[in-house]
Amino acid sequence: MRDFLTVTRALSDPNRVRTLMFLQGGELCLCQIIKMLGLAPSTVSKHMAVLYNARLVESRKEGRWVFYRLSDARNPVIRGAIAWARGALAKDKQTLADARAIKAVRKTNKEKLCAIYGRS
Amino acid sequence: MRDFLTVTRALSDPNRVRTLMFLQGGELCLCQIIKMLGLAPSTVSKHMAVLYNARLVESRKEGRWVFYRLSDARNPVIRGAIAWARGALAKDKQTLADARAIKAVRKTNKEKLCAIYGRS
DNA sequence: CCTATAATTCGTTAATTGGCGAAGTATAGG
DNA sequence: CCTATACTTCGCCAATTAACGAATTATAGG
Repeated sequence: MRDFLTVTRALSDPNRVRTLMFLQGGELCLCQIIKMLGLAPSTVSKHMAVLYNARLVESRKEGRWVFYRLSDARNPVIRGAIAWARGALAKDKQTLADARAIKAVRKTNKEKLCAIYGRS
Repeated sequence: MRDFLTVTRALSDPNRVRTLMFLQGGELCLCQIIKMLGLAPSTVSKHMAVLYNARLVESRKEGRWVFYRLSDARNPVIRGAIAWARGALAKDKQTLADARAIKAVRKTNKEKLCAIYGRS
């Protein structure tokens, strides 16, 4: 029950759900997620900690960057949650818009994107 | 996204999740749910309104009683949510304990159970 | 060692939420 | 109509949470 609620609560915020959805395209470093959500770095960092704690995402550190990716845990609760969310939001307007926007973010040189938490 | 979040938020409270689980055994009137959860009637009523609003449960009125049952909506988002929760909590301790307790509640005469929101 | 950059942690604030009891609504049965 | 019962709505309070900026940690590169 505890673990289940940790997951449902993690899925109860639009910014976290958006992030899960656009992470389907592959891993992203925090500053790219910051760019996508348009929130303060500290806020996004906390959101990612919530998703990480629920085991919905995994992370790896590379130099100064921390990359987040969708969890590939074998745990069926987690897999089920991601599959359910994915199905429920496949045609969601925000999800589709983010899927478009993420392409530009991925193309942008990370140094330029991230410098001073680069806002365009 | 809005509908999705309404569902995840409904699933973010242990008492609501417990209720969804023991409603798998069939419909219950509010006073039976009150008995199971051990909360104030007004609190339980509000919880049921949240589940209803998320379309996770449906209700029917019969005389003074309101019966709630799991939604059988064709909506795949709702069906998916219930199926996922069910799978995730099939072996949950609380869920199993409730499955046992609900039998006694179902057997008890409703008039006696509900009178003055009967606490045993 | 020093600076710049990426991310996290901490402290504060405003908004939301779960809980309760009191009051209100609806229905069954004198 | 009047009372009792089942449920809902309302107003309040305590706890949680999302947001921010400031301060801190960690790493890359002079």
